[in-house]
Amino acid sequence: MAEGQTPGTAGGQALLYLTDEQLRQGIEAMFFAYRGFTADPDRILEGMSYGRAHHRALHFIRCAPGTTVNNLLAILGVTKQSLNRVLRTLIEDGLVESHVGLSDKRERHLTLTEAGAALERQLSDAQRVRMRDAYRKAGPEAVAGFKTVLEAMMDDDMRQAYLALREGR
Amino acid sequence: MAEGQTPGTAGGQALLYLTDEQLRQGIEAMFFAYRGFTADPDRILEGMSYGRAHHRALHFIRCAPGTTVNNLLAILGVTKQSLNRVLRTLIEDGLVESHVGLSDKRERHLTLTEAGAALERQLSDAQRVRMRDAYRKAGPEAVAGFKTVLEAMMDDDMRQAYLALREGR
DNA sequence: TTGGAATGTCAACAAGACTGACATATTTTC
DNA sequence: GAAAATATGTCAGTCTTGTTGACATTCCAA
Repeated sequence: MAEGQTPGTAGGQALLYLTDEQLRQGIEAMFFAYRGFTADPDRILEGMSYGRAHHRALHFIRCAPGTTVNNLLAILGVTKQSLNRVLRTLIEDGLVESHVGLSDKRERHLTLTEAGAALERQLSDAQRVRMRDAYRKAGPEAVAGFKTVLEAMMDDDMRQAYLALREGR
Repeated sequence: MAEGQTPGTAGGQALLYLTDEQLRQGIEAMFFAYRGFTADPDRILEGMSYGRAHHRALHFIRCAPGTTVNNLLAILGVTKQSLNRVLRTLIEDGLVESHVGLSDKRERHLTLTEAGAALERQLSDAQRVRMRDAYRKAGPEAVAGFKTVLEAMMDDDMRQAYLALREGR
């Protein structure tokens, strides 16, 4: 993995997109784009006593209503202590409801209340506006490529979680 | 911005990629992919007394050797106090050098030392391995689309910073 | 010479992640 | 039925990385 390497020149051409400089560009694009990606919901949340972690919890509870704490833990990739702090405030504030499981009473099933769904909608609307504008500017073929690369960039277990969510719709 | 809306049906078809569900999928893809994106350098850094903030500083100093603190501040989008803490440890540990400016002696120009360049290389190699694999799996057209969408997703000032970096190569 | 810009530093604080230890209820397994 | 494993919650402490506010220093420029 030497600096300035030009991989794949054996094929002749068309692998220019794999040069170190091109890859660096992609790395920087991810960095700057992720900032934009989170900026709008962050702006809404500042001033409320919530942060990005609350947004994520709301998002995935909305996606999979009735999901268990353990499942959410796996999707978010944080510790239960960390998630618990977030969930506790959301439940106290009446944005999320926690119900004891029917078949397995150890489990808690999480759902959004009206108020929780309203906040989630506000946040995801803001985020979608930016995504929609970006998608519209870029066009459908670029969007397809965008998703292909992102999916290839995920860890295996995260890709499984991602694909599982898609199936659930 | 109602839930379940199907935008752009006026055109007839081909705007399916702009539905709320498609946009949600993109949002989740960004979330999961960013985790993968940062996972490898994070693994290297844990155990050292450094974190993601140090990685970012090293990355952009390598990109633009001799850059000033203020310039770095603008690129990273943090406060000078936050950056200063990171830079101080990097300078103390001999990974970064800070030189008083020649024309303007208020400015500090930042460069990597040998050791700093070595760590930067180690981190960016790890990150590039994942990017390269993803790019290779996805193919050149997908990569082009990927970059187009990411660029469209940035805030205006971040896009300018991103494009300025590209020109500098 | 004075005002403003660039930088650095101190102190305090908050979000959000972590670990480790422990409690409780419930289910599963032997 | 007892023991082990599972799901969850909680307490306490730590770390990284961000924030604000205040203040000092150095230097350029009007």
